[in-house]
Amino acid sequence: MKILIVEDNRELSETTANYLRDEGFICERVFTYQEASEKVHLYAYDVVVLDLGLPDGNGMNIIREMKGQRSEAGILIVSAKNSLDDKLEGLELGADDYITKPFHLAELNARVRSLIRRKKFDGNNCIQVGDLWVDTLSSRVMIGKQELNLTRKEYELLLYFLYNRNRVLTKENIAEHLWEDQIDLADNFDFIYTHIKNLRKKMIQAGGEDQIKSVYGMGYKFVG
Amino acid sequence: MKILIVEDNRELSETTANYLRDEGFICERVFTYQEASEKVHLYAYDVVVLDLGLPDGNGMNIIREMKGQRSEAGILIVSAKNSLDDKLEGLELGADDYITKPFHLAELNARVRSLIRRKKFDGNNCIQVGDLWVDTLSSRVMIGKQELNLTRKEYELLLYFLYNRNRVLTKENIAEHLWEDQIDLADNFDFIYTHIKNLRKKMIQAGGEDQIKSVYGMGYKFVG
DNA sequence: CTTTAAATTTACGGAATCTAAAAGGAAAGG
DNA sequence: CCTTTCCTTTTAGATTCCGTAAATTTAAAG
Repeated sequence: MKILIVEDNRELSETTANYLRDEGFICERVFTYQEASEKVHLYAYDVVVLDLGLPDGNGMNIIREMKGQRSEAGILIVSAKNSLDDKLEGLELGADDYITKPFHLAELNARVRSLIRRKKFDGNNCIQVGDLWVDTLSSRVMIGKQELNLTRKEYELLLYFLYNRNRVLTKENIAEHLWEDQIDLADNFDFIYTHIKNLRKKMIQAGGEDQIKSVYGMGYKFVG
Repeated sequence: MKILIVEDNRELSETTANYLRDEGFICERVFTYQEASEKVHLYAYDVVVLDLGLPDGNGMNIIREMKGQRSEAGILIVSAKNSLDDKLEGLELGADDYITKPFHLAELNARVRSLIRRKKFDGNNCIQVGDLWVDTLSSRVMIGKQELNLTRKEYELLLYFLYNRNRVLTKENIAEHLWEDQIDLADNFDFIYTHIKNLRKKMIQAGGEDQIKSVYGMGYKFVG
């Protein structure tokens, strides 16, 4: 589960990130409205922990931008105790929950988890990117009306791509993720070529265009 | 991964460097405050292993200088067992970890590695200079709303410039950094011209102005 | 000592060449 | 049937090469 922490106080941000990491989340941090805006446009997160009091722009705009692009991420607002109005406005704009500063890390954690739980029950074990549709419960993959028959490795590969879309994944990244520790990092990763190839073939056959972009010398990137 | 070892005890310094080299790091050594100061100003390191007890100046100043120039390097303090205060002051100034003398090389290695790991995921992985934006986690470069498609070398070159912005980098610096040890320093570095050229072209094409200034007879400087 | 001209060094741009990464096909292993 | 290995071919990128332009130094002349 991936969390974006938007908080200009670096120390607080780091403490929070470390805590949540210990809890098993993958955290990324940004400190400004600019950066946050870039990140939420480019990548997919499960939860965005958003401090409304950013120095270089109104955090509210982040919420607007996320809703504008139909982001699936849950939004947890962090606000100072006195700024009730902001909090309400945020919730109206579509944030999912709020917490006031100062807060206990345990409480933040609890809220993040409850937010994720709620999202899940809301029916979303599905990942949708364009006309690609994956139901992680039944492990079914659709492109438009076409069902894709993927092998286990292909499926895991696709999922890894979807979860990290628009990011360059090196062959090492992929190997580590799909083969965990049973892999010798000194190996050549030729077999990855084959899996990529087969996944591409199946997706194109089912009518999609090739969303797996090769980045020469670096790896692969799923665009969408 | 490049490490600078700041340690006045030559024997210890050499032992340390050799050990870390065996572990796959590229190590440089300096023995005085003066030298260390120059090195950290001129080059980008991933980690600086810093002995606080230098003869010709307080190692603390190195930390200040590094922070002053927004160095991205991780700082690992080495201190004598009794000098608790120094250690604390160092951490306050922004060092990332410490180890007390005498230490086992294996432990130093472990700490260096954990430091690198932390830096990688922890921090914010964005570098923003003007309307140029780089996300090092996904290897993505944007100029305004335009994405830049850089090759591996171009990307590394840009990153090196960004970490050392407003500083003149010689072709030797660049060669050392981008090609590490696999380069013959007696070579001509003509190919660097080409990479600079291509990077410039792509950045200008994407709407930026040329931020890479040539400094005749010296090298290049990224201004911004 | 200053100005000007030639020589030298350094940098730039385009294009050819070389090399290593990636794709494609096929088949062995499990 | 799925995964991995092993080929060959293709291609993107890295490097080299060459002609030219700009900056700097040296040399010569006023």
